[in-house]
Amino acid sequence: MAEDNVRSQMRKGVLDYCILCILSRKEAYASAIIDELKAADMIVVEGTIYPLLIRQKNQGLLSYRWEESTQGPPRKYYFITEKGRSQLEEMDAAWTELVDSIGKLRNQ
Amino acid sequence: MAEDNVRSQMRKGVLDYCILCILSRKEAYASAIIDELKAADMIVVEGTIYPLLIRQKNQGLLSYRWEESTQGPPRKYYFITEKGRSQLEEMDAAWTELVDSIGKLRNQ
DNA sequence: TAGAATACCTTGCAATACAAGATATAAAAA
DNA sequence: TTTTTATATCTTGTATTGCAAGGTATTCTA
Repeated sequence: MAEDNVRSQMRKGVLDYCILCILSRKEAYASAIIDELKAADMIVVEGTIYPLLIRQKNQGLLSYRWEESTQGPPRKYYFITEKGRSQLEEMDAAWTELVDSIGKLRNQ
Repeated sequence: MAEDNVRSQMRKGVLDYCILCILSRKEAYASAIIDELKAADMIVVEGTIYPLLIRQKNQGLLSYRWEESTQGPPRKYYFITEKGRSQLEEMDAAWTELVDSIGKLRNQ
């Protein structure tokens, strides 16, 4: 297993959380979200992001609006809903607990 | 998505790490590993653990020995290999980086 | 002798992330 | 004008993972 796979395996399961974190501050379109994730050293590709955003939208966590762009095709700006904010709070708690669990396991 | 699913989704990807953490301290058989995970609030079931241990053994990260038990059937004690310890170091680094990335995303 | 407790393992399913490729718009270059 | 480049969106197929459910085997106890 290459080092890359180690990191990519660990990313599984927290991407939903990451998306909600980003959109909790301001609306964004997919490519911009990918750029933000990269800036935080979370490498994610398009084939991962698009289905994920659609899933979260279908769950009512996100909504979106189209906006024209002078740089190319129109952009789909996603923004978080009230339900999404509740979910984010739950995820904050879950993340804290996970970090705590790993801490217990790692340091005896 | 129920609160349980939020936590279970986040657990994905760190179970390999958890197993190596536990076995880095002392050898153990599957049921004992599950008990340790439960003690750290990481709920995992047999159907998850057995295939996972077999995978890690096939990757050369673990090895095992049989030991008779007076309480029932013989136990398969797994222990970490040198390769497993290297892997654990990589996972420590990956975990630290992941926590760091989430921190960046969450706190602006 | 039957049941309970302990331990191992497998099968089939659903969900996730990724690689690869398809489609569409607008600007720039030929 | 036509082609290329850049920017966007999205889909399809695949591998992996974790889980629910069920199956097998050993030892002790009632």
